[in-house]
Amino acid sequence: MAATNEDTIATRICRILAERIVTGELEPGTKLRQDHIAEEFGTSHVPVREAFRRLEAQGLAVSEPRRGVRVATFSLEAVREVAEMRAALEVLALRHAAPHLTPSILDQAEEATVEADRARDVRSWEEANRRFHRLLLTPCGMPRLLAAIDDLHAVSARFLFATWRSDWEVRPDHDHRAILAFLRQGRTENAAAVLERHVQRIGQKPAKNASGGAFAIVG
Amino acid sequence: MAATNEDTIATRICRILAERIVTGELEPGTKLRQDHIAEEFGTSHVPVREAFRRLEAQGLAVSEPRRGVRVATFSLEAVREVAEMRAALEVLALRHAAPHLTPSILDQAEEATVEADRARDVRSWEEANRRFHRLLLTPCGMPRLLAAIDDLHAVSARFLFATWRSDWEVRPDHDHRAILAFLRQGRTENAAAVLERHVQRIGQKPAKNASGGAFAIVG
DNA sequence: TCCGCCGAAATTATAGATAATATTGGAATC
DNA sequence: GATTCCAATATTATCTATAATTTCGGCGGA
Repeated sequence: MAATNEDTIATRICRILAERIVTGELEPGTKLRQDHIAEEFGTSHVPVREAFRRLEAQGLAVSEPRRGVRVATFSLEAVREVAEMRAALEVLALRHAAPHLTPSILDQAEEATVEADRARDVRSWEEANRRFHRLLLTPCGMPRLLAAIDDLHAVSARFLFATWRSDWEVRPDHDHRAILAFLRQGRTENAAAVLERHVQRIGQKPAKNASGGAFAIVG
Repeated sequence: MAATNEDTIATRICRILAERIVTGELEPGTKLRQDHIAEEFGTSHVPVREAFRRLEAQGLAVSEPRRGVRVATFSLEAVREVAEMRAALEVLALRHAAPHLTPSILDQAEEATVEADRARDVRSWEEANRRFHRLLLTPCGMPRLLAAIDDLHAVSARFLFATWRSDWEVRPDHDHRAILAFLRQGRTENAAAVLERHVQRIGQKPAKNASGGAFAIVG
């Protein structure tokens, strides 16, 4: 059994809606109508409302009382804000995780990097990239910090998918490799510095891919 | 009319419960029973459940599916974690806010410091302290960052109230004054450095007040 | 005396129904 | 022809009721 037994209905609805918002299937500003969603999932609207509250907390939806819930919009400024928050928090997490990083973990992170470089589409690149970050940060043992970073990752991924809808080009990720190299040498501060720059690249204008007003998102 | 017209019932319940949890009126681990709370507020349990979801997101309550919601417990480790997150995020906010700080704002922050030094009880000290931080950080213009800091502040305040239940001694806050002095000179990085140390004092053992296993919380 | 089992009570989670509010379209007026 | 007002509609926020799950007490057996 894998898909059927999700803890609570609200949890499942929240997860699925979050995925739709992040991947761009639900566009910014779209109205989320509780009765329609309830009907789609074959439930009443009560769990739907609970799911809304969670999406709101994650910054994926905004709710105006008596006027409904909408998919959150995002500006270039919001992208930068999230990038800076991620940079600050991931550096903090890495500093605490570094002492607990084993060669095995670093090897797995390297595998994730290789997989990201081989990715043929945004979706699989994002998954590998996220795995890389998670592998390095989880050993910090700070659950609240990790949860906050996860939420920011979701928002970042949203920007990522919005920018690179279909055209995705493979680029080897030098930052990831540099971070791993420093960590293998025990040079945590150097690794943290690279990570900080790396994450802040989110929201920067692309170097060459200047078609339209699109902006590049990595990290 | 001030108290009657709160946007939505769920919002009001959430705010009041949050206050009770933060001040310690509701102790860690206490079961939050939706029907009882609904009865107290004269509503059904549906808005209560929505309030629970928000409290959960703020880290003030934890919910186990089908087993109810409890006031979140906190360990010394959790205190340190929140302190470090606050340090990282407040430094980030201060760096962005610094260019927009006016003499008027700095004067108001100084007033808040004076007021904190004069505070006769924890409650009013906390309020003045929070105002100090908010005044300096709000001009950064990063709403998501400020919201995250606010949530962390609430959790910090919880630890604060839990530690200093009744015995509160006045101590002039040198850190706040140093931060203001640096900001007046335009030395943002020095101010940020002091702020970082300052916030991280949360969760450190007290210097002299070593009665029982209590730990000091400031910030 | 201690352990496990069973049943009643309490509590959560969901469904269906109702009241209040916002939105939309059209008609009347300027 | 444009604008404002009003009624019909759609949607949200809430309440009441029902089903399912957990907890807690006592009871019997080892």
